[in-house]
Order: sequence, then structure tokens, then C-alpha cells
Amino acid sequence: MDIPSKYEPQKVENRWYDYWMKHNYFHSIPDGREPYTIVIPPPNVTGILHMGHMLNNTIQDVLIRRARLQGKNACWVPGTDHASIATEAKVVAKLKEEGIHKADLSREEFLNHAWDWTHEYGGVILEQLKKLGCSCDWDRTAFTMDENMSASVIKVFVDLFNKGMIYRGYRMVNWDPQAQTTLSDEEVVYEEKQGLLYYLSYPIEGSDEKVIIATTRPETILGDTAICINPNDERYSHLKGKKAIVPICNRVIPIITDEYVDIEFGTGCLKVTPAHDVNDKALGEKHELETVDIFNADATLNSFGLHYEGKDRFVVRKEIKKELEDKGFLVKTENYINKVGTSERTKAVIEPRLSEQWFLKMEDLVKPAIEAVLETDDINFFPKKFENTYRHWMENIRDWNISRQLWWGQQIPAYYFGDGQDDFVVAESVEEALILAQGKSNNYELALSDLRQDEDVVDTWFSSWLWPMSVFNGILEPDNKEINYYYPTSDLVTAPDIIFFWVARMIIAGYEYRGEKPFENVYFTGIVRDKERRKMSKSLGNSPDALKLIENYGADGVRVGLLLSSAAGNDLLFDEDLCQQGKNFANKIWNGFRLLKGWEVADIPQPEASKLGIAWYNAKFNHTLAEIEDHFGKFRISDALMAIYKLIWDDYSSWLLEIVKPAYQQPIDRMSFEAIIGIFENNLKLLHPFMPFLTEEIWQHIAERSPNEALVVSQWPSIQKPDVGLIRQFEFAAEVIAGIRTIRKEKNIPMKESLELLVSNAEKLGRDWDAIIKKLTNVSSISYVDAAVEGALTFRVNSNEYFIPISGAVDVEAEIKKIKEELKYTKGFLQSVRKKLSNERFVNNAPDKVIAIERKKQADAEAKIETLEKSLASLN
RNA sequence: GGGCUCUUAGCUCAGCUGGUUCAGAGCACCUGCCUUACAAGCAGGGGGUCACUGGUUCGAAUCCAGUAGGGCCCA
Repeated sequence: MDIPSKYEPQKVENRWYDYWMKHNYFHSIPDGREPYTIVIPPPNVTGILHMGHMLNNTIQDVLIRRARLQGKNACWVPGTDHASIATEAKVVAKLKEEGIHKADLSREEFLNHAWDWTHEYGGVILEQLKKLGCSCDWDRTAFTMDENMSASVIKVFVDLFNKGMIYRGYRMVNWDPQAQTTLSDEEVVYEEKQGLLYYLSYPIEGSDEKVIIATTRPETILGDTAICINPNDERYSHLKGKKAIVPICNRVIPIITDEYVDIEFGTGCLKVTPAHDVNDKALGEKHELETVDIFNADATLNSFGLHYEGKDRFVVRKEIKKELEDKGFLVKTENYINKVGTSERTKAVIEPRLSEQWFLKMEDLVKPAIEAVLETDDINFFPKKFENTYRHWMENIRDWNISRQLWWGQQIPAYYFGDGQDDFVVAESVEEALILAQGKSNNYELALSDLRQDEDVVDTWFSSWLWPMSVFNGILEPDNKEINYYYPTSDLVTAPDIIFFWVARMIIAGYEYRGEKPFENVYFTGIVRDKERRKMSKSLGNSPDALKLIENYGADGVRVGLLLSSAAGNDLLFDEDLCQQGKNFANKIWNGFRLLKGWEVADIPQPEASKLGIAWYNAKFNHTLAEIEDHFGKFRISDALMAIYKLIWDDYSSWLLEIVKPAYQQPIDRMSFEAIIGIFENNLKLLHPFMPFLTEEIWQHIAERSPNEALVVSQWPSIQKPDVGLIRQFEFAAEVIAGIRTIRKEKNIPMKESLELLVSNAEKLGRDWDAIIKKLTNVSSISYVDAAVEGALTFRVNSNEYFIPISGAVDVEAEIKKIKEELKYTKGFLQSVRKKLSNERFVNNAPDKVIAIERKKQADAEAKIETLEKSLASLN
């Protein structure tokens, strides 16, 4: 048959993915087998595949495919989340392009647009995952705004409210004026920005004196309601009890004292603006100050901004500087770098803003979640170092602001029936709300039309924290067959930057709603960076096109490239060369397969070399398999891959195939051939989780297979106890082979020219290895001698000495020099071992095992020195 | 400013509870080879005071303390 000499992934990948889908291999239903479950970290519904997704989902696919091969009931649930801020921002932008303003739409109209958008773009990323080879159970694809998912969110909200854990509060929140919504602390990114420190003078009422304050935000003076000084600051003690006049608006404000003020900072005088700064708000409450809010929702100034009304805060900053300067209030400015909070999503500068919000009390909820990770090890983090991060956050947790001033998401199920602070009820439906409201208000005339539902939606994470339960409908039907079978899930694979947003909260929700962990292990991947260690991002444009990579290197090549360099928990410095390495590997295996395919099989006796080679490989395979299992157990995915890579490239291709390969145009014996096919198939099984397409393609080429014999559902090899002695002997033989090759290379003796080998076999290596040595080095005969051979090139392996007589002059001087060098090194080594052994404290304190090892070192070195000295004597 | 973490070959990283897995891997590099499976390959080779300083120990890349320099998270 005609097989191309290069593997062509583009031609086979779609075909096998379709085949897998057609035969439903990825679909899971509960049965008697052990479940192995992963829920995908739902990507943003508007997202497209980027490097982080590729890494993350490749790892999940490796885990799930391996579990499937191990005979577990593997279930990988895919899906997306509705990402309220990001999606709403995109929809608003798109509508704007079409000349439609959100403000002109009703909630329903806007949501229709958002759903249209979701239906159009929502599936894109999931389709891309298929290109990568992800073996998700697509029948289970979920979306955080699916009907039952939303119903779960509402049910949980009502439940927590009824338990007294959700409350309304007037809080200083992180306000994103662009998205016009609140952000959690975790969604705020602090950036260093070059700004100015403005020194402003405020007149003191009834005197000519002035007081100078320093501020980074001069526009907020219009919201000032006090000046604060430190009571211990003698410079200002005479101002105590007096009043100051705010420039421009001429508001008369008290001068208060509080130790909060840092005497060293600025002038030691602080202007207090309770509506626009968290610390000032605290001061305001303590000293019962007035609160003057000068901003509109979009961060333009309101009527308190006087003649600046309607202008943006940054415009006002410039203009007010000029006005203050003109009127003589601006004393000076200094350059000042301050950390400014910005929105993770919109990049807008965050405005601290007083706002009415819904909060979830965290203090009690967090307790079982802390215990599970840090005390009982019910849940394991890989790498473990993230437990510290987790601990720090959990032990200092603050209440969760769960409301968002958006429309896209689950609308908060609170219904207002009056204007009073407490005139509301919380219920799963408006009908239930009405009954509750009638009772609460004692007004049985209340009608549905009297109820007004809260405008806000809940935070997207308030949906996704239920994900491991809600994808199995475990909230609405807590005792259904699926949730009972699949929950708790097995492994979660995610990036460390959402450890608080998501991982911690899922754990909290899991214990609250099922009394059980949501997953057993959490594997944190690294962050994908470019070669300069910069995080890959759209704005930097340093992220390669994921699909283009797959096109160029094949999905398998990209998967291998990503995994090879991603040690657990370390950031991955992505380099396209890595994908090239993956592609090369695919080609290597492909050609190994071509070699097998090209052989003619005959019923002839099995050569000794092949027999021994195969026995050795089986030992080596099992040895490596044990290593691989160990790596998987510790989530050392890249190490597992590297072990397989070396097994296939070095042990299988470079050694075994060369050992059994028949001479040109000669047939191979049937026994060896069948053994090699079996070996190759086992290799393919180990590799399948990493390179699913290539391995399935070759697997199906090897033999006609029925659908239930496909590689994707075959059986992971079980470990046999390896013959360690065989492995050690092979290593010795390999050193002999390398020795001969080195001599060929040094003396420029071509492979075609056969050599004679003589050996002084002090190590008593079995003669059965001779056949392999001869075959791989083109040695015509191996003879065993007791004394050194004159006129020969030599090399040593341990205390064995090898001689290669060659016609022509052997450089005796060079041989002597070589031996002397070896002798010198070995003697030095022996001396250090002897020193150790003659140290009484070492012998008394070191464990027996260590001493035995040292004794062996000593004996080996002594034997080697004897050999060296003998050969030296024979040369002289 | 607080917490966590890291520093090992040119690059990316292993190195578990101190002792032959102790100085390793892959890539890159150098030198030969177009040897009919594979030049996307084969064979061979060079390369590191384990950041620095001290301590504990019979013994330290590994444990402890300090110094310098990175990174992450939180304020």
C-alpha cells in the first residue's frame, strides 16, 4: 500500500472526529462503572478560542481520554457562561453601531437582542474545541442562562435570603461608569498611573488664614464635607473647631480631628469626601458628616458640580485646575504616581460610589470550604502552593456583592411593593411574591401590577458557582439519578486567576447545597505567556491564532507543544517551535508505522537479537508505564508526556526497531512481527490521550476494526512487574554499542566496514547480548579474552575492557593517555569513597542502605582500576 | 505596606521526607552522516561553584537565617 512519508493531519483529523461523534463514544449515561467526571470551566459565551483555553482544555481532554481507556464512565460536560458584563458590553456596542441605544429599549427588547447575539456567536468556541479534539459529551452542553440553570440560581437566591444570608446594603462599591455597573473587588485591576498631587488652599471662615490640603482628585472638592487633621499635629491645633470654605462652591465645612490622618502625607490636612472614597465614608459616618454625591452614573457631574454639570470627571479635573489656578486656590502641583483601580472588562477607571446592593454573608458559608481544602484534604489542590493563596482569601473574606446593574443575567427575585426600606419580598415567582407581599404589608388588595421587580441581575459567578451541580440539575431535583451518580466530580482544571471568583465559591456552594465537595482534585494550569513573559492578550496582539496553529501543526502537534513545556502550575512561555516539536513527533511515529507496514512477514525462525530485544522492551515499557502512572497521580501531565515521548522515540524507535529490523528486502519472522505490532498498539494507547487523531488513524490502519474496537474506547495497558535485571543489562549493552560507535566516529570508520570485537568480560555480561551488539554496530565477531589485546583500540564499560583490532597504526601514546586519564579520575573517586567509609561518624550515623551503596562503589572502582592498570601494563 | 512564591546548562524546567536517579531532561548548539521508515531524520559531543553569605550536619542544590533580584495575590 502507498503511505505518504509525511503525516498529514489536515486530512485525517475531521474524519476521525466525525467518526467518534457518529459512534457516540463521548456520551455518558450513568451505569455500574466508576464515574470519572469533569465539568468544563465554562468559557465566556462571546469568547473565541485562545491559548489559555487550548492549554486548559487539552489537559482536560488528556485526563478524560485516559479515564475512558481505563474503563471508567468518563463524562466531560461542556458549556458556556453568559458573562453578563462582557456580553452586555458587546451587545450594547453592536446596537450602537446600528444606531440603537440601550436606553431606548425596554428590558425585553434588549434581552431579545442579547439572545440573538448569543445564538449567533455562542457556539463558536465550542466548535473550536472540537477542532482541538476535545471529547466532551456534547449532548450535555449547558449554558448558565438555560432555563433550569436560571431557575437553580433563583431558587438558591431565595433560599439564601430566607436563611438570612442575603441582605441589602448601602455600600461603597466599585462602580464602572462605562458599563454602568458594580464590580467586585476581584474584578478591579489596580494600575500605576502618573498623576498629579494638587495642593489647594481653603480659606478659614472669619479669618485671613488658609489651610492647604493635597489631593489627587481636585474635581471632588465639590463633594467635600469636612477637613480633617490629626489631633497630634501641632501645626494645625489652632484650627480645631473652626470652619473652612470650599473653593468655588463656597460650602462651609467643619474642621475635624482624627488620628486616621497621616501627618507625613501631603500637608497633613485631609479633605473629606464621604460620597467618593471608602476611607472618607468611614470618617463621615464616624463624625456624622453630610454626604454630597457629585456624580451621575456615567461619571459626569450632577447639579452639585455647578457649572461643570454634565461634564466628564476627567474633563472637569482639567478645567477645575485652571479655575482654581485663576482664582488663586491652587498652590502648586507635584508629579505623583498612584494606583488607580480600573475595570477588568472595560478598562474604565473605577469610581467609588455609594449604592444600594445585595450582599451574601460569607462568614459561615466559608467554614466547610476552608476545612475541606486545608484541614481534611477532602479536596486537593495541584500544585499545593495554591492552598496558601486560598487560605489567605478565605480567612479574610468579605461579604459578596452579588448584584450587578445590568439586564443580561438572572434578574434578582426581589419584588417591591412600597417605598419603605423594607417594603419588599423575595420569591421564586411573582405569584408567590404577591402572596408574601400581601401578608407582609397586611394589604390584601395588592395586585400583581403593584409589584415592581428589582432591576438588577445577579453576578455571573452567582450562576457558575452552582455549575458542578446545576449541569446535572442537582439544585432543582437534588435526588435525581444523574447528580447522585456524577457528583462529586473528579477533577477540575482551571487557571489560578479564578481561584476566588470561581473555585472557592463552587466549593462553598457544594457544601451548602449538597453537603459535599464539588470535585476531588483541582489542577491549576499556568498562564500562557509569550517568549518575553508577557501575558497573552488581545490588546497586545501577541496571541497566535489558535485555529491557524492547528492548521499548521495539526491538533496533535499543538497539544503536544502546549503540554511539553507546561510544568504543573508554572506559566507557559509559548513558542511556536514547541508545536513544531509536536509535529515532528507525529511524523516520527508515522514513519515508524510505515516501516512496519513495509515488512514482508515470513514463517522463519526468530533471531536471537529480536527475541531478547522484545523481552527487554516489554520490561522497559512496564517500567515506564509505572512512571507514567505516578506522574498522572501527581498531575504532572508534561512529565507523563515526556516519559511517553522518550519511550516511543528512544526506546521503541531508536533501539527496538533497529534491533528487529530485517536486512534490506529480507522478510521478518512472524513471531517478532506480531510482538512488535502488539507493542506498537500499546504505545498508541499510552499516547492516545495526548495525540488522539494520529493514534486513531494509525490504529485503524493497522487492522480492520469494528466500531467497538476503536482506539478511543480500547483498554489502557495494565502494568506487569518489569524485569529490572533485563533493563540493567540492556543499559550495559547500550554502553558497549555507544563505545563502538564512538570509536567508529573518532577513527572515521564507516558503518559499512565490519569490525572485530574482543572483550575481557570481568563484569560477566551474558553472551546473549552479543547478537544485539553485533547487529547494531556491524561487528562480525565477538571473542572473549583473558588478557589485553595488543595493537587494538580500546574502551571500557565499568571493569569490562573492549578491544577493536584495526589494520594500520594504533596510536599507542593516545591510548595510554586515555587510560591514564580514566585511571586518574577513578582513583580520585575511589579515594573520596574510602574517605567517607573510614569516617567513623559516617559509618555510625548513615543508614545501612547508604553504607552498602558506598561499599559497592568502592568495589566497582577497585575492579575498574585493576582493569585499567592491566591494560596500561600491556601497552608499555 | 502585608501574604505567598521563585532563583539549577544558552532557553524552558525536573530534582519527593538531606546520602547513586546528584548534578538531570527536552529544546537549542557543535561535529559527522542524503545508511531505502523518518534530514520534520540518524550517530556522536560540549556545556552548570545549583543567585549570594553564613549556619546546622559525618554529609547540603535539598534544612535554617540573612542579603540581592524576579514573579503572583491582597491593600
